Amino acid sequence: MDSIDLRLIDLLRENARSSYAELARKVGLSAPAVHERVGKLEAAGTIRGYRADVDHEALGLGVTALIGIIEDSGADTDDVLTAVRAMPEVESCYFMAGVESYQLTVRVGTIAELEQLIVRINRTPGVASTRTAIALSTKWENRPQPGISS
Amino acid sequence: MDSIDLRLIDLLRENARSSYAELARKVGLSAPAVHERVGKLEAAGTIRGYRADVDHEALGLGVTALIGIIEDSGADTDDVLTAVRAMPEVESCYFMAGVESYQLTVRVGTIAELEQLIVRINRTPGVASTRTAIALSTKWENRPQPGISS
DNA sequence: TCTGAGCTATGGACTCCATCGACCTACGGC
DNA sequence: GCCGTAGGTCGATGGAGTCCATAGCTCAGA
Repeated sequence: MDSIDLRLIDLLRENARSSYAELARKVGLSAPAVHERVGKLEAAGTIRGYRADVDHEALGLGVTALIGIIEDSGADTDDVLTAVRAMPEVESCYFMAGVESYQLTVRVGTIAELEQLIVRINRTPGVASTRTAIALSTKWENRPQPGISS
Repeated sequence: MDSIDLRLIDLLRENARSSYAELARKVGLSAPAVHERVGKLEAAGTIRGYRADVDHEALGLGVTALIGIIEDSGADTDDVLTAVRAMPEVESCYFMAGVESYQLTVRVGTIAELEQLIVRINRTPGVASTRTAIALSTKWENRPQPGISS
């Protein structure tokens, strides 16, 4: 993990479909060398995968909301997690410090669907209550933080 | 935007480095046809880009937190936004309904750095107060929600 | 019903890339 | 000093990306 690796990661976070040849030109190595480095980063789990970044509105998922979950005292936290995991609308899930055990990012098409989703989460065994905040607009998301690849 | 487009988007959300030839095999078209479809999706802004999904801990960014910002009454909301945008630690930024105008996802290396970041945000003109919640663990993030590409 | 326009797929051709193997160099341990 | 290893370059080749000409399909209008 040297500065060239960091630079490769930066470049792939910027455009994951860059060709190895292009990456090689930018970091000043040969294509096979870059190929091997990227392969090692993938094998080590430093690079977990490559995702297309889509316009959710264009796909009919224009409503984004953040939902905090407060669990029942004595609830089995794994049950809640399993139930939430089965809901495809839940894009991200963090286990939090504080009163709200989980913080979810959810993505749905309409406010009505959001309402149904909240009801479903509240009905889940182990969930005491939820707190929902709706995003009016997304200023930016998943902005890559550049590594210090001097 | 038909079911083949949706399927292409799903496949690229799963693995953005798939070759056109591979995508073509999976959707039952020729590679040039897929190439043109993906190009149109990019031009239309439906596909915004392709990002490597990295292990933040391996890059020394093991601390994730969610920060809500309450603005001063009468603050120029654009000033706050501009200041926050200039902070590379802020990975995502939503403009919210409710008391907290902005909700941020931030990524830093240590709790000490988080503290410094919170101080910096609180010092920003227009910011009345902040509320920070620390993620103890990330269950999942940016999970692609499959389109209904029957 | 026939016709022409426009869209989108296919197949071929050419260029460029991915990837493998062979070899070269720097470095650390014996 | 010698050898083993890690990590690089170079060259070759098979396959992919991409441009282009062409063929079907849909639909509007005579």
